[in-house]
Parts: sequence; C-alpha cells; structure tokens
Amino acid sequence: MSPPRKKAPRPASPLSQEAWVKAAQALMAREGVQSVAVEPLAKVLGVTKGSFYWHFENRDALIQAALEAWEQDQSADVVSRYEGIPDPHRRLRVLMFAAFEDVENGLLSAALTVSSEDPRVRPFLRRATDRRLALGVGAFRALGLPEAEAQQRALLVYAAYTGYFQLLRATPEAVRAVTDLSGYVRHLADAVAPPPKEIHPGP
Amino acid sequence: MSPPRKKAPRPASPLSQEAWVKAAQALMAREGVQSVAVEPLAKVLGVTKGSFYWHFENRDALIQAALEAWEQDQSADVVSRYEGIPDPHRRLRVLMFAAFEDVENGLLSAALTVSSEDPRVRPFLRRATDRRLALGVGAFRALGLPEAEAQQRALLVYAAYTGYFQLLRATPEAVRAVTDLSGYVRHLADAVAPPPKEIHPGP
DNA sequence: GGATAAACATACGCTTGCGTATGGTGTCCA
DNA sequence: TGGACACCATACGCAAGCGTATGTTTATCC
Repeated sequence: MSPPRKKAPRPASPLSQEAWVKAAQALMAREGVQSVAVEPLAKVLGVTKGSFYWHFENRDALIQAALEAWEQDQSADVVSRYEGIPDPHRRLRVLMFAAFEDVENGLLSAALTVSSEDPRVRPFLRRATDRRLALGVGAFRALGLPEAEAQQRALLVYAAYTGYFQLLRATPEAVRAVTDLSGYVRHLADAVAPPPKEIHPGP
Repeated sequence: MSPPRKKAPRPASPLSQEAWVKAAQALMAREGVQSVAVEPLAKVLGVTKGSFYWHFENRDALIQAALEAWEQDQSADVVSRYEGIPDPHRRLRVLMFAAFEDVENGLLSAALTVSSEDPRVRPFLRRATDRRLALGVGAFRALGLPEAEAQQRALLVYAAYTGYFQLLRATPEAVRAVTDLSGYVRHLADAVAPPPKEIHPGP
C-alpha cells in the first residue's frame, strides 16, 4: 500500500500556473502580447476559463507573470555567465557568438520588441535593452575605447543582433539565403573589434 | 457651359479613399496592423462606419490599400534614386546614409516588421526585404566582392538598419543615449567598406 | 424645382473575448 | 464517512468591432 502521506494533493493532473505561463510565452513568441487571450489559451490546454480564473487574478496577471519569467531567465542566463572570462577581447567575442547562437531567445526577444507599444511590455523591454547595451559598453570599454565610442559600437552590435532576429522572424526565407551565420557574426565581430592586430586606444 | 458629364459630383468636403488610407497608415505605424479598426478610425476622421463602407468593400480592402500605397512610395523612392551614381563606393555610402536619415520611413518599416505574422503584411514585407537586400548585394558586388561575401555584408548592413529603427521604436531613450547617429552610420560604413585605402578585389 | 446619386448617419444582428457567479467533481484527512 | 478544499465546468452579463440594411442630407443636372 502507498504510505498515507500528508502531501501531494495533486488529484490527477492539475494544471499549474507554470503551464499557463509557458503557453502564454509560446503564444507571445509567435504573435505578440495582444494574442494572449484567455479563452483560446484554455482551449489549447484542454480546459475552460474557469480553470484560468482560479489560478490568476485576470489576463494582465498572466501576461505579467510571463514577462517576469522571461526576465528571470534572461538575467540568470547571459549576464552572469560571461563575467568570468578575464580577457576582454575573448569575452566580447564569446558573448556575441553565444547571443547569436541562442536562436530561441533571440526570436522571443524579437517578438517582445514587436509588442513594444504595450505598456506592460515596455518596462521589461527597457530593462533588457539597458542591460544588454551596458554589457556591450562594458566590454568595449574594457578594450580601451572611450565611452562615446564604446556606446556607438555597442549600439551597432545590438542593432545587428536585434535586426538579425527580427529579419529571421519576419522573412526567414530572405535570411536563410545567407547560409553562413557564423561568418556573418565573425565579420561583425571583426568589424567592431579586430582580433589579430593591436587596438589603438583613444587619445 | 460644362459638357453634360456624368462625373465630378464633389459636394462640400467629402472624404476621399486617400484620407482613410493615410489615417490607416498612421495607425499602422504606431500600433501595427491589428489596430487598424474601422470604427475607431471613423471616430478619428469625424465620421461613422457608414462612410467607410461606402468607400471600401471591407476592412481588408483598407489594409491592402494602405500596404500598396506604402510599397509604391518605397519603390519609387530609393530604388531608382541611387542608380545614377557611378562610383560604386560612393553609391553604397550615399545609400546607407540616406536610408538612416529617413527616420519616418525607417520607423514605418519597423512597424510593418512588427506585424509580420499577419498574412496580409507578409508578402509586402517579403518583397521589400528582397528588394533592399538585392540593392545591397548589388552594391557590394560592384565593389568586387564575391557573391557569398556580398550577401553577408548586405545582410549585416540591413540588420543594423532594421535593428536600429526597431530599437528607436521600442526603446527610444536607450538609443538616444548615443547622440551621434552619423558617427554610428559612418562606423558601420567603414566596417563593411573601408573608404580611405584601396579595396582588394576578389581573386 | 424635382429627380438622381454621392456621401454620409443610424440601427441592427453577430462574433470574440473579458470577467463573475455559481455549481460540480475528486481527494485528503479527521 | 463526511466535511473541507483544490480544481474545474457552465452559464451569464458586458463591451468592442465587423458587416448589413436602410434612412437622411446635399449638390448637381435637367
């Protein structure tokens, strides 16, 4: 017989909040925040609205939760993982390649950028952009570039990043014509921080 | 006397189709295709739905007309204007600077990219992307670069372009921290096609 | 100066989606 | 074994938008 434990009050297969959040994120990644509707989501999960309004206060709460989960993953992922690399030059390149290789995250960021007019999304997007740009500026400053120059290059790299995934999202056929992604990134990296020769710092 | 024509019965200040199209474009530029709704638009224009459904078959017809007008402006604008410049190097730079300086157009393109999931928008976006990328590839090929390399650089430039306006649209505060736009573009141009020294053509 | 038609307004039915209220299960635990 | 409670279904009211049907105004032509 199974021991009469006090815990495990899961009846059969009860939906958790997390299931709703994940489904919401998947929808957001494909069609933006506006498309996150309660009833269609419920249909996808095989339940009705009754379930949803048990787990969440309202539609806004779900969207908020989905955005917060995204932000959590973000900061846990990139920010802390490349601080360890001592050589600033290598750190920058590793950072860039890793960013471009994480297609899923790139596409979701692009999808969020899409919904930037939404007042719920805006603060999250703002923080993410600031964090990423600051990371880039820090990397270029570590290379000896002055602040203004570092900002410029960081913006260039980030625009190339966000633009790439935006294009991949909007017109994937056009992007896939360029088969060599790593060549693309390498060219970008070489352009903003030439690797073989020495760097000439500001005056 | 005027000939007994059947035409020209303009009463006082009747709304034209164009007024609806322009209003629709303005809305699209700010909040995407989904936000182009008939009744709110009518309220903005100071009329009711009755007017709209006299001028247009339905909502789709308006969206289609707005997209076609946009495409018309597009191809009439850039494509034919820079074909005249003989020096390929100068042509590329002029093209880039002009593109980045046309903020309005850049933002509208970004807004359309936003609605890329919409089946009505997709073909227009596809054609625009193809046209622009082809323009870039042509410019780089004229510089003597091989096809693959030219495609890579064109994609890089276009991603930097679309990403810049995407960022300007989504988080303008973060972008405006970098005050020197022309410096940004110049750096990008120098990176993909160094101006002062000679270019080394392919083998 | 009355018919005609352009350019609207008004009113209706319909669908989608939000939020609420309330009823119906199963499980756990005393 | 019978509450208690977590989890979900059903049913309702409500608002926004689409599209249609039909009135209403106004200029123009004869």
